Amino acid sequence: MLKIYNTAKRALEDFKPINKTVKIYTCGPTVYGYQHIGNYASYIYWDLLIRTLIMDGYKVKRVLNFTDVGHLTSDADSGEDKLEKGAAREGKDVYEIAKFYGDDFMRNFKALNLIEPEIIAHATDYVKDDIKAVDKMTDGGFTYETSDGIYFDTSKFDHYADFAKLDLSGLQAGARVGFSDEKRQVSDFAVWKFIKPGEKHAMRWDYLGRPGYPGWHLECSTIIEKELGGPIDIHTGGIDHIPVHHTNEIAQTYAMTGRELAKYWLHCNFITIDGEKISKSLGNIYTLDDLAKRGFSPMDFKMWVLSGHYQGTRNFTFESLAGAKERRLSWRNRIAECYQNTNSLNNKDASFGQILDAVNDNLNSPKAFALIDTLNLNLKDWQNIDKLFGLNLIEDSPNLNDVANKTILEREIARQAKDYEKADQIRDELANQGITIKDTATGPIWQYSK
RNA sequence: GGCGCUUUGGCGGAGUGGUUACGCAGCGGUCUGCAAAACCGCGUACACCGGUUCAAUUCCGGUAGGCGCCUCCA
Repeated sequence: MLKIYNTAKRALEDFKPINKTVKIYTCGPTVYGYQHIGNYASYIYWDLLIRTLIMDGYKVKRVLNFTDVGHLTSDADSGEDKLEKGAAREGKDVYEIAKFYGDDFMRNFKALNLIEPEIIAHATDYVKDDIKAVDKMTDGGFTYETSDGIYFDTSKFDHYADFAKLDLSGLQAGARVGFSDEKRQVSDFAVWKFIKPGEKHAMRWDYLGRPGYPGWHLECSTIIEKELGGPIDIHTGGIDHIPVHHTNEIAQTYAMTGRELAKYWLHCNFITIDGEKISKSLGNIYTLDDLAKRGFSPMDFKMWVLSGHYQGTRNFTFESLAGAKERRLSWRNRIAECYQNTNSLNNKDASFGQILDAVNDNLNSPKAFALIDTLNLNLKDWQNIDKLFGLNLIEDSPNLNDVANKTILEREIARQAKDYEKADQIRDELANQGITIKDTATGPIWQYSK
């Protein structure tokens, strides 16, 4: 039985699916630039959720969105758009930019061996649905028009503040000057933005007889209704989405359908790098390619991510990443041990159940990892561990018995004859092939050197 | 100002009202042609103050520190 922490209730709950197929939505990347390791950490956590559900016997249908509609930058009042900015920088049009970074994201997604969602939804494919959604919300009296767009009137939704436990009066007091202009409440947000004459915006759609584009929060509500049909079982995202994005999604879906959006909400915490948030201004952004340049594979990074809990603050350092890498190598060498020890293959009391139990306890992967370290595991266990964590342990640990054993025997004969020069030469040759020979009390064995 | 997270040994990181995981790194030993591995052992970790208790790292209260979001960053 899976237990998960539901942000909506602020409590640990038993997971009970609405229907046989578990419907899941994950807020995806904004495809105007490279995703950094913090972004990928979240997808690794959600991959563990998916894999756990599968191991528990559930069928899963999952949607991941790509935010490829241009949206305004947060730090500029110029109306310049991140996607447009990227396009200008690279001399490409906005659709090429979105395609390029979307492809890069999927390349890394595969390198991390993350299970691909059943549906990847590009926001630009749902603008017609966005427009229908705005109409519906307007019909219900949830919106009002200003000079720059259609806004959601958050005072029309009684439970607006509940999800994030917002103090709306506090928001009011802390609001920045010039922030509210024509908005009725500080918390009101755009569901549709108008493009003013002369304003540059390559992505534009006609609505109400003038050009515009959908508000950022709308795509998630729209895509969920169209592709999954709410209410869905699980909605995932980063903790930064709680106060604004997810709060607004819930409000929109209520305005459109009169019911809740999702039953369980899971949020992962952020990772910091050397104790500080990941940000461009601090210059501490790493991509997976950056890690590869320093000798760490995507799987090493995944190992590091899963050695911590998704709700905890994680601090990334190369020292701790090196520890994770070593731990993974030692696991692979235990698989090598299985290949060389036929007894372990026949071990009938598989221990995997304990590991799955740990993960079913709110995705406690660090606890599961400790069990993996200490339990006596057979090859079947390792296969299940790979299914659960997707660490490619078996794939990266080929059975080298055929290659190694013959050579090892050759070396043993030389050793017995005290021809150490030849024995060492054979050992060096194998070392070049990534195989390390170790002379144990019960005879020589082979291991992976990296 | 509001919301939230967090503080465990060199680095990570679980967990528990009493016997203190686990990994990486380090040190010592056994073994060994050498090397490595393996195995054994070691370091007296639970921010601080107070309370409850026979007993607190674990519960309660407070203090201090760190971090994140509230700005279209997971």
